[in-house]
Amino acid sequence: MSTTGDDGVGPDVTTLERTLKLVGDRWSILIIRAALRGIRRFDDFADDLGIARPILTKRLQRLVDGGVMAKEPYQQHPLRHEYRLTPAGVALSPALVALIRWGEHHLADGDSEIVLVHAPCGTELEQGFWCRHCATTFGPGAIRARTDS
Amino acid sequence: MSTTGDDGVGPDVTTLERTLKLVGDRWSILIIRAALRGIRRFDDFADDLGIARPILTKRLQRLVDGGVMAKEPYQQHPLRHEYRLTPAGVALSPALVALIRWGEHHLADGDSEIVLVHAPCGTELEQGFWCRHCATTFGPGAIRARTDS
DNA sequence: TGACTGGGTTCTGTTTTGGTACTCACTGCG
DNA sequence: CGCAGTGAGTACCAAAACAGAACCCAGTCA
Repeated sequence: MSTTGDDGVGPDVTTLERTLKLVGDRWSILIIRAALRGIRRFDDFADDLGIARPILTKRLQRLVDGGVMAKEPYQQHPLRHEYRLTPAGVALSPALVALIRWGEHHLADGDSEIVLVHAPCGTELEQGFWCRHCATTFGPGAIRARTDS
Repeated sequence: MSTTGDDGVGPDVTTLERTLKLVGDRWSILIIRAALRGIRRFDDFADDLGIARPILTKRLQRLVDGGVMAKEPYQQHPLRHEYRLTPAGVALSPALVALIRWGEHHLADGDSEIVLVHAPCGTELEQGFWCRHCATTFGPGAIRARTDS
């Protein structure tokens, strides 16, 4: 058996595992959610999330390295940076939304259930999978994986 | 406490945080994916994932406590259990699929890109959010959160 | 000049991981 | 009957990740 302990070019490490390595922890996803809400600055993240600074530093670096966020200067004189989501980062929102929705449906404390709705009409959104060709939504049972080598 | 083994330490932890506490780690999601592929038995999980037994034990227990999986005996004489996803566990698949898709699109190593398709027609699936009322898909920008207290 | 602010880094514990090795209950075999 | 084999864990231990307090540094403002 492989006993792979390496984190580099994993031989049979799945992409999913790399994805989880990048965003599969408590803070990263919270950071991404905060970023989707418009938060950009280091201290604002720290303040909003209640995360310890050193961990925030590491998480932001990991996300920058992973291409999820970008660090850009927003002023020169006292050089200051801001962190914003890249398009790849924004593309994580379906996963984020799916997790939020799942939690609200299955882990709700009954206290304050949050429902995500389509802003223009206020209807609760659905997230079944969509096939453009068949113009239909479908469940996980109708998914197949195709490998494009 | 007969219900979920929550450790009651959360001051006002968001539901998302609880969700991440439950499934937001490398192994839990891999276990759920394996379960979606039909794996049921302790040793099959261990073998399929290459996870150490004690960790598998802990993860499975956490998932059982969280209502994602259920542990049921499948034979009595040498008492043996199997772990299977509850409906709540199956409901995690959109999140799982979103993560897999994101990874394949943005973290692909070019080596073997996996594309998830609609089984009946083979078209790559989409996962934008769907509004039944407006009969349209839309992006994260059109999502609003409504609090039902 | 000295205080202040944004954006970190260093240096400590503590918690969580992951692993090896062991146990326990049961079965089938000779 | 005793013994190897299997499924499902525990006990314990090292290593990594996490969390926090304190500190640093560059630049600006008064």
